[in-house]
Amino acid sequence: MPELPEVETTRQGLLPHVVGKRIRDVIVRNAALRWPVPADLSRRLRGEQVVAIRRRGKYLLFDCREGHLLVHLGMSGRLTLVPDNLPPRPHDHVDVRFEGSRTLRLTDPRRFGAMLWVRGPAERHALLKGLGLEPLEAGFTGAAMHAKARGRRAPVKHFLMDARVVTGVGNIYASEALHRAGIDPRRSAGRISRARWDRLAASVRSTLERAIAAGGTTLRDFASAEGRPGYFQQEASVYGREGLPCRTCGAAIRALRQGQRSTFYCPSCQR
DNA sequence: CCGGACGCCTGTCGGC
DNA sequence: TGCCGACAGGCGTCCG
Repeated sequence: MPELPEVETTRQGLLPHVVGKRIRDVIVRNAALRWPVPADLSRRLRGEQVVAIRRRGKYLLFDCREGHLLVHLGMSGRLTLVPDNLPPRPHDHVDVRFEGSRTLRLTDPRRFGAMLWVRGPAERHALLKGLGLEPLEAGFTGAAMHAKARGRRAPVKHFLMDARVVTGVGNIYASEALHRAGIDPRRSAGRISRARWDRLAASVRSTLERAIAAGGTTLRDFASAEGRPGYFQQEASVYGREGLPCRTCGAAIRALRQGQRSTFYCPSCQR
């Protein structure tokens, strides 16, 4: 589920309530996530103060004095702030209890998410080391993408979703950005001109920014830290709109499968 | 190195 | 009504 805009929405919702706060306790109800939640997580976190919350791609980093709490939301993960006394429901796997009466609760039905403790520089952690460009930072340009795509025969949609190239773009926003840029998702990444990469990089950026402004996309279970859904799905141009008219040209939106994932596009606007 | 498929896990939905 | 397969926002790993 959560792509960059949902993770960023979560981060922004947590900032005012978590930064500067001290952790009282951690309760792990189910450690069986994508990787096991470390058995000593509670011991590591107790008494730590969260000094900042950063995002790298779809990862969240809670910076503490002695290390970093690394969180990934997988397909169905959610981080919400709840009152201390709210009873856990099924799939509520971890509670991080802060001073005061707030608890940060990780909910994740499919358990593809992760919660890990990182010592030392977070960017050297195995999961973060190989990540590519941050699409909302200055280095993400058409020129950079054009250079990375040289010689690559993979479909551009797949290329956009490759975290080693650019991080944070998932299945929804790849389809949306390609529609905005007027590019066929099946086209080989290496056969896209520099001018079109300029357009596509700008589209990726503006699509993600608009989604963040809308509070992300809620298809089924995403909610912000405060428990509010996102509204970007109402603005979607192609995702989930098979058979409906393209908002630009009126042609029927089509769906296809690319490597086990569904892709939506307009056969008339996207070439 | 590259590209594609698989598997992890649970819930939901559509068709028969 | 019940069962079964397909599919869902991700991504590390394996294979050719």
